[in-house]
Amino acid sequence: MPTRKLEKVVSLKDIRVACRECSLIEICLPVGIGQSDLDRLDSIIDRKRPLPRGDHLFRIGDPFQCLYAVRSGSLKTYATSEDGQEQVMGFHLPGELIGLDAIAEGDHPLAAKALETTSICEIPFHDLESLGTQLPSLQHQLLRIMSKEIRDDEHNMVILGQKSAEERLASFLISLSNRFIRRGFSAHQFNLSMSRSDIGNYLGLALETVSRLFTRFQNEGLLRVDRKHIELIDRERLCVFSGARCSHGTPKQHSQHSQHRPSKDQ
Amino acid sequence: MPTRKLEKVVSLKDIRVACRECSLIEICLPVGIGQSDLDRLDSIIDRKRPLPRGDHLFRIGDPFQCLYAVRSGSLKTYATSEDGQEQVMGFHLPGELIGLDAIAEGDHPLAAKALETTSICEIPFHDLESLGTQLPSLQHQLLRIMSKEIRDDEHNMVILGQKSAEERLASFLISLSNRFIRRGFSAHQFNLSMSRSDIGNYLGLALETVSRLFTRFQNEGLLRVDRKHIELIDRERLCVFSGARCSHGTPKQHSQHSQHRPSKDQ
DNA sequence: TGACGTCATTGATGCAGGTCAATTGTATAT
DNA sequence: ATATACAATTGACCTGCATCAATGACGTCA
Repeated sequence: MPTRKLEKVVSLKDIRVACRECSLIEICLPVGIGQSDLDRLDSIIDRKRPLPRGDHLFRIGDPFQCLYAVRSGSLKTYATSEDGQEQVMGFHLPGELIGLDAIAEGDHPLAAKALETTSICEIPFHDLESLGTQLPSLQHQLLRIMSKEIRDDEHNMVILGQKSAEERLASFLISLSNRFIRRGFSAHQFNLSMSRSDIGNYLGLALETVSRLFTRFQNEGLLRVDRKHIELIDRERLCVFSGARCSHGTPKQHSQHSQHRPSKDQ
Repeated sequence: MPTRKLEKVVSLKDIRVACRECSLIEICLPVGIGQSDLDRLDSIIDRKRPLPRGDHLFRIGDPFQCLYAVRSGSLKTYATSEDGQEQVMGFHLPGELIGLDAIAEGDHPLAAKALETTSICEIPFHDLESLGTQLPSLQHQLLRIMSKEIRDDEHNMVILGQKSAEERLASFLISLSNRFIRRGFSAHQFNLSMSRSDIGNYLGLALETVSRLFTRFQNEGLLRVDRKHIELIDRERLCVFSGARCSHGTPKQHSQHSQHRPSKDQ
């Protein structure tokens, strides 16, 4: 639940919002779907009532029937190892598709749980697929989205594989910020809907480490933390801390390539 | 280059092997493609001459034109961070598809380099996609394969996120062994085509750690190592060490949960 | 308003595994 | 054979982060 830049009130009443009117359409299906086709897509989509915080959208091993698109709120997906402890695999914001990993085997390898009150579009996969055979551009979009997912997962592997705790948390915050931007929310202020423990788990860190880093970042003037609320004060420098080209994001394109050594410009 | 169980000689001469005659077809495209459709698929596939060890199939940023299927040999894919160091993202065996992460953005986010002499099927994506619009089962397969890739990446995140060095290497070996089994190779003996450094990088470990673990595993009678050659002596126990339900693979299901503390049984 | 549970913060301590370094083994070229 | 280059092993040391533990802050319910 980031702070809204524009007031886009989502009434809990009008569950029935057509895809063509949905403000998330360009995130959901970035390009290539015509208006008339959009109506056909809309016709197969089911919009359920909002999921309260803590409820599961699906659990591990549930049979795969539908893909889900987040309309508002947020969720986490997680696996559990045999000894019962969970591994958070991702956080999912409005406009994102969940369940792509279930297509292959016919059941969900992960569980999805609402981190706050969350509304969802339910997309029966069978219908989507047969609609896809009629609409090549939809089919193409689907492949693109899955490809993007793979790319994102690879990015996460880099973070888990070779970044320090500091770099991980910085990357995480920048990444969140970037995703909020795309959704029209503020890049510099947002609320974390997940706990420190979830963040730590997701980043492969202990929750204490996450907490310590937040205070460290705050002391260094990079951001301000108040409980769940985060304000990025020096996004620039946080990027440097994350040890990555923070490509997309705030419109600041001083063409500053050619200086890959961070060169402590702090 | 695992040791062959069945003698399936692949002559370097007959580059032209139809999909329908390819022994990898059930790995490449597990189910659902009819014989006649297979010929149509075959017609768009290009088979180049083998790639020598060390050569790149593609590099980071190369424009995306084709997917690639490994026919023989093996490759690694890797990213490089701004400071030039590489992160190995995966190792790719015969029957596996490479390049799925490039569909979304139109360029390859990773580089792919042959670990040994390797032959490849080149599949122009544009052709594949338009063939897909005519063959729903092909389309479906493509989605399944991508979904599987996502699931595998998630599995890797678990490994990098919360497993110990020992568990990581054990998981890696078991996973390799499982993949060899599917390809008709020996489950208990194989050659690693990648260096210790590649393995370490892939698993988020220092190469020294990998080396130490190999000797430790050997001392504990789990396996035998000779340079690149690995012989799994006690696959059973290696599974336990990996701390995971080693589902697919050799049939063994002692249900021994409830002892998550390693309890130094060494 | 107080009691309780959950989440977050902060401190103290220990260890797994990274880093540095030296040595050996293997492969290629000369 | 010898030289060169690189891959792998092994040892010694050190540090980043996990772990354990105590305390504080907040929300909820009676």
